Amino acid sequence: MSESTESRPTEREAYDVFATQDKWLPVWDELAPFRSGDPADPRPRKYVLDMFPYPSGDLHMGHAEAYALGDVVARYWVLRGYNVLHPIGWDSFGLPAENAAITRGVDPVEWTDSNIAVGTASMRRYALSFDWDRMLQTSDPDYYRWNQWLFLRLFEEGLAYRKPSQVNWCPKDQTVLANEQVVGGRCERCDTPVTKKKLTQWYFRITDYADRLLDDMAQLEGGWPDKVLTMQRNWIGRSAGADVQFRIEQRDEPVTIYTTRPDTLFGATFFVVAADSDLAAELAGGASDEAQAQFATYLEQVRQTSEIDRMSTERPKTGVFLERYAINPVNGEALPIWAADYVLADYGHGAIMAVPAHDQRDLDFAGAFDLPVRVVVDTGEEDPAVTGVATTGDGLLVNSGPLDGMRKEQAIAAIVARLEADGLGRSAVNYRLRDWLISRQRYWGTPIPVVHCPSCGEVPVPDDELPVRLPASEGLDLAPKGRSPLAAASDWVHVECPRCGGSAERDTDTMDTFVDSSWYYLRYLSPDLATAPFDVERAREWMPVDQYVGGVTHAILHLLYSRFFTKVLHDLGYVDFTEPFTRLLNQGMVVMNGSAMSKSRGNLVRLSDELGSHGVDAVRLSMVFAGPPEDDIDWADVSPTGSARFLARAWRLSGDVAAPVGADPTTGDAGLRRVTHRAVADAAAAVEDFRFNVAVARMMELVNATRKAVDTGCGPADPAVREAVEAVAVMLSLACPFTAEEMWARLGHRPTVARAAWPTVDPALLVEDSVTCVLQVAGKVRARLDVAPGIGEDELRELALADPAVVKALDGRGVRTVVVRAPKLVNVVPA
RNA sequence: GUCCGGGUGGCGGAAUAGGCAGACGCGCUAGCUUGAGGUGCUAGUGCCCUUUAUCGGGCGUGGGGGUUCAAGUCCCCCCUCGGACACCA
Repeated sequence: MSESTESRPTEREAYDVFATQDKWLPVWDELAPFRSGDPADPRPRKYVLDMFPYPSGDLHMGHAEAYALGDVVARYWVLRGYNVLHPIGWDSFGLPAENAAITRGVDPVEWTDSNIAVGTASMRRYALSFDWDRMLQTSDPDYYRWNQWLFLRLFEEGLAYRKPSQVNWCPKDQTVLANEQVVGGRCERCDTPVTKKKLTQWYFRITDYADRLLDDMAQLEGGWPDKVLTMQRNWIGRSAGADVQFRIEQRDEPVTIYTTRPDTLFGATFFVVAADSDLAAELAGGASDEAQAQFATYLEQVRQTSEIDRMSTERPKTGVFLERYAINPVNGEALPIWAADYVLADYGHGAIMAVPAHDQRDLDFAGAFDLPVRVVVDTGEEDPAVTGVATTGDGLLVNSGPLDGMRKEQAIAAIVARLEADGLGRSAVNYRLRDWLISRQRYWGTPIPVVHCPSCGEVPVPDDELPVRLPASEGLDLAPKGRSPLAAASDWVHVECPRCGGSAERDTDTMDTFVDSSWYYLRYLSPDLATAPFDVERAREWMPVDQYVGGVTHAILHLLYSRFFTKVLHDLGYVDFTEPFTRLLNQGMVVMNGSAMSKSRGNLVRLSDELGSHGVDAVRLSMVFAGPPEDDIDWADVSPTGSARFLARAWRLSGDVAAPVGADPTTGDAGLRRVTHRAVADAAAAVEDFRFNVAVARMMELVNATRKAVDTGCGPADPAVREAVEAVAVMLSLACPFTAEEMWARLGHRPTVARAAWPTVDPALLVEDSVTCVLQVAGKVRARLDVAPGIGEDELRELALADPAVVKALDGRGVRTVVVRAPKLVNVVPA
């Protein structure tokens, strides 16, 4: 092969991608251009954050995309003269390590550490601009001790508490799941249908922050994708309505219901309680034996129903009559009380008034059990009892006593005022958001720093005894069996009560790993600090994060929890801001032939293979150029060889430059200079707007124009060529650091291009010396004219009307109007 | 069902503020280079009609209507694809 190369002396110099990679990596290690720790650094600060990965071993295509995009942003701000903090770490607690331990008997610590070593090496090879000095991992006791410390602060504030409740249970993983981790009725992690189980668990009181989590989104408007804000809003699900008290026959205490439509109170024809609520059981207790038996059967049936079946839309309404009656407070009517599973025990008060005419679910239920339907809002639509479609719009109140003739909003205000005056109700707000369940019955997580003492109850572990370290996994059976494996480490479990000194037991649950990731961005600021989770002063300097980059998969969970933690820390006085992430970019996924890559589907593309055949820069460039960053990339549609071809073309230019270093560009070819400065300005605007693919297109245009200038224009010795190629090198360094560095060196500069300055744009060169003016007749382009950019309207009108093509298109017709938009366009409208 | 996004060549995608639709790239075609292949270089490439090329003309951003001198862009209706939520009273 080398023989044939020698036999062809005309062969152009070949760009050796892999030699270039080997050449520059050690140089960068030496220079550490992205170290950001110097407090005396006078540059303005920017915090660019990539979501940290789970250490699953080698990086995959998804990582390659996400980190390539984040790197463009981070490197761009460095070139713009900012002191950029761009850290990375490892979200290293979680199930895969534990599963590896169970199936292969390896120590989770060793498994995790070796994966981190592989992953870190892989990131370095991928030339990411991280500040390696700040790397952290959440499974490190020096990290998780601060999870425990933060837990204790929440505990002190009453924001961490334990309660028994029906929880989501994954029968396969044998652990509880937060609501957020149940996706379509299945375990987010293993896809097993989720069941319910009654357990006493730790919660964080995130519902206390529901309003602020909602209202503070105003700060994020414009900085976060609307889609994510909408998803968070829906998740929190604030609804405004009223609580209304109903007296129950043969019961002393009234029952409160929640409704968003108190205006329809006169339309209530029955009453429903959640079948699995305590209230249902109690009410059933007062019914006949037959009804009690029916209720018991029904309740059993409801408990058997899986989450997935529950969620099926087409499911017919079911329920049983409890032979009891609730009294409508506004008209004294006795409403039959039913138990049904379409009413949820843990939303509102677990009981509702049913207004079938104006609520579809109530109407469906009424239809199934032949219950009456009474219209109380005349919307002009057909009778719901006939159509089977509930009317929910605005209209005039009827059959509603004092409310008759009012419109919806007016009626709501009137009835709420009246209920309040009578002490029977008040306006109320409800949320879909539930408290955050953080207990997990697993080994590989942060131990909850609480001791259970028979005489003192829940006793927090004192701060100076942190961290509560995980016991060694050796000798423990980690296989899931419904309670934490930690419970089997009896030496570890049995401790003295920190308060009374009596014998007590540690809490054996570990924390949800989302706790770890809710504040890691703060730990990066002072990763080695031994006295606090983070340095308050550093946080004042660097936070909030200017740019967060990560997958939309975390649109709800991680971002909501991080926002919650930030607000708690704010209230405790540790930070002076209320939102952690100012701007958010959600990149899409990398798929193959239209579907997510997976081994079983057989469409897995290995990153290491792609890097091996095309080189790091070509893969990174392909990721950045493929399309808008938030869209999915189908790897089948991208051409890494095309990227490699472009890089070789750019690289070749750096060998053609004949003007010396420092040659005065202002003496160079004005045409090429205009192209250069236009490209630099456009690329900058595109990067700042996340239109990275467009920025790359501008770089390609500049390369093409420079090639042309060298070959058939001003020639290689023109200083404008040097200016252009230097601009290419600097801009290219955002996505293709190896090629850019090599070009920079061939241009006669010292490393590293990563710390060069983004080229300064001369505004004078952004003004074209002539503009193509489009001449239209009746809106159709008939001619083009080169005109001076400053041409006057009148002059341009004259020119246009005199143009032969315009005259021809007018075809003798007169002119009605002429629209002149100098210097770009003239539209002649014929009579 | 509800709420969000989308629909532009063979493909990925461009298109400040309503002003040349299809930048840039992939692919493809032809030519040069090559022993051959790839690479590289040059030219072409929305569709249709017309013409020996030329010159020219028409149509075109999911469909239909509207506003405007001018619409991918604004308004109304419809179709369609994707995502999120999914009995939250």
